[in-house]
Amino acid sequence: MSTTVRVRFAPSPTGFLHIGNLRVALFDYLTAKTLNGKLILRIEDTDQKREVAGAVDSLIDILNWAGIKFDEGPRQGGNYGPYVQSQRKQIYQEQAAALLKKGGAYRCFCGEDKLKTMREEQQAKKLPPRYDRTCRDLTDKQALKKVLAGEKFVIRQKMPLSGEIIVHDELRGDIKFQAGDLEDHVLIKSDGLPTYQFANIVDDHLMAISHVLRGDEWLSSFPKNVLLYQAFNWQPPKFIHLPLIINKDGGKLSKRQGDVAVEDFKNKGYLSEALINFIVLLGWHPSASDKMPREKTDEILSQDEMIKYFDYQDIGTSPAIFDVEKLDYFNGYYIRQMSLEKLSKLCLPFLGANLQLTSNPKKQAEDYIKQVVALEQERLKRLAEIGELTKFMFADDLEYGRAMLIWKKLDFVQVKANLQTIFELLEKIPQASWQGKTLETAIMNYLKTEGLKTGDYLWPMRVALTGLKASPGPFEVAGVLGKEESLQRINQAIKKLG
RNA sequence: GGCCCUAUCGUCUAGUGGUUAGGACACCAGGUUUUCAUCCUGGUAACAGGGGUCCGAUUCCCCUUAGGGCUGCCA
Repeated sequence: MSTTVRVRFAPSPTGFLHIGNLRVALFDYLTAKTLNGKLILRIEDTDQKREVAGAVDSLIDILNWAGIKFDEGPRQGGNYGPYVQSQRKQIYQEQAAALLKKGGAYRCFCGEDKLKTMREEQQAKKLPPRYDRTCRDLTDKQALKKVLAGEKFVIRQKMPLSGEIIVHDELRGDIKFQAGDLEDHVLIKSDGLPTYQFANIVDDHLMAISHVLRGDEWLSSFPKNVLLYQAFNWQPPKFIHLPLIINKDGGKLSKRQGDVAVEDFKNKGYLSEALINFIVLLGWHPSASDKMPREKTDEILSQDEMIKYFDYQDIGTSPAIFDVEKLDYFNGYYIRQMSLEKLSKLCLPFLGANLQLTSNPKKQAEDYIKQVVALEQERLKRLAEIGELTKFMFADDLEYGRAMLIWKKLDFVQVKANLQTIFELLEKIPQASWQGKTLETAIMNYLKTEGLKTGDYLWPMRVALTGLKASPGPFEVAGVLGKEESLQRINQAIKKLG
């Protein structure tokens, strides 16, 4: 009997989607896709203190942006709902009661203050900080009496006191733990809500999840999780613990060390294709698949290719450092591949300030913007750079020092003469055929027949048109700028030279 | 401190009991070129250390070292 593959992504709505979580979601998605399974979104919002308003919506939106679509979840529903844990309180209560009855858990009346001092004392004595199991041996009668008296309590999982627990991770194989090292951790908090450890396992079972992918920070609670499945007499899913993504210094990728929120990457102008392509390579590589053609040496992967080559068993186990330079490469690549239509639209939000630079309506028109974006397409690494890169195409006056106009060993007089030549050549070109290519042919032909050096003329021309040391070529720029403005800019440069 | 995980170029990684240890990013050099970018060609660069096992270990085992995670009524 083959069981249906069901994979879930279960984030906490604590404000933003962490880049590491995006990778978990991606691997969830790929696992579901490659195994013909379903992808489920479940919101784990059992910690009310950390909850952030609107976080669920932004979470789903950004996941959509990244191209990860769910089969079941809070928005689309499904047969295993509700998909938000705060709406499942009843379920956890019932399951906890059942576990209590089975003897797999017990009520604990020790207050938080008591636990805190207990921990401090243990640490002072260099003992492992652990709950001392005071309430574990309370009889049902004693416990009930306290409940009736209105005492607050939590429900703790009853761990075996000794023995070996062997758990199986799909990537690492068997991992051994001593039961004696395990704590009777809290399943139900005194506010009646479950902890992650409880809700997560209950939901995975009730939602018939077959594969659990999660960060390997969960490895240490893995034996407790397995024990809980055993206590319920449930069949555990397959567990795949993903290695962490770390920063350049080898530490945890946290908010302080730059951007970890997927939103931030989006706002800086990273394309979802690039981000996904980069991130899928953190811990997995297509060359591990025998399905990948041998002649493929690059790492550019479409979503279809990822699905074709992906196998969760090929995921590595060592942590990966997040290297933004490689991300930038992918982003530049995908920007270059993109249609101008699409790119121009994506760039628009980053061009607002430039449009303020001019009062010329022609320069604010959609068509002009598109041509300007085309000028920089092969140079763009992040969409947000488009503003700085294209200022010169919007400004009515350029600011630059006249020394910049000088090419190599030429002097001011020569450069001025050369610019005048260029001016005269351009002046002759009719408005109607004013295009980058035409200009190029005209000027290059002239320089060639006269036996002149291109740099002597083209460098000053380009600087006159852009005011920049580095920019697109003079012909393309002039083509987009139009005859009138091009001539005006060259004239300005000539004046600068005295 | 205890428990657990991890270890191939700077980074992401492929790989095998016998390989010139492969690719990608970055870097360097050259070419194309008016600059920058793109593009093309080439190059530098790695099996953490020590013990085993074995005819032979980067690969298997152990130890050390280093890094990371957990050790919450957070997830």
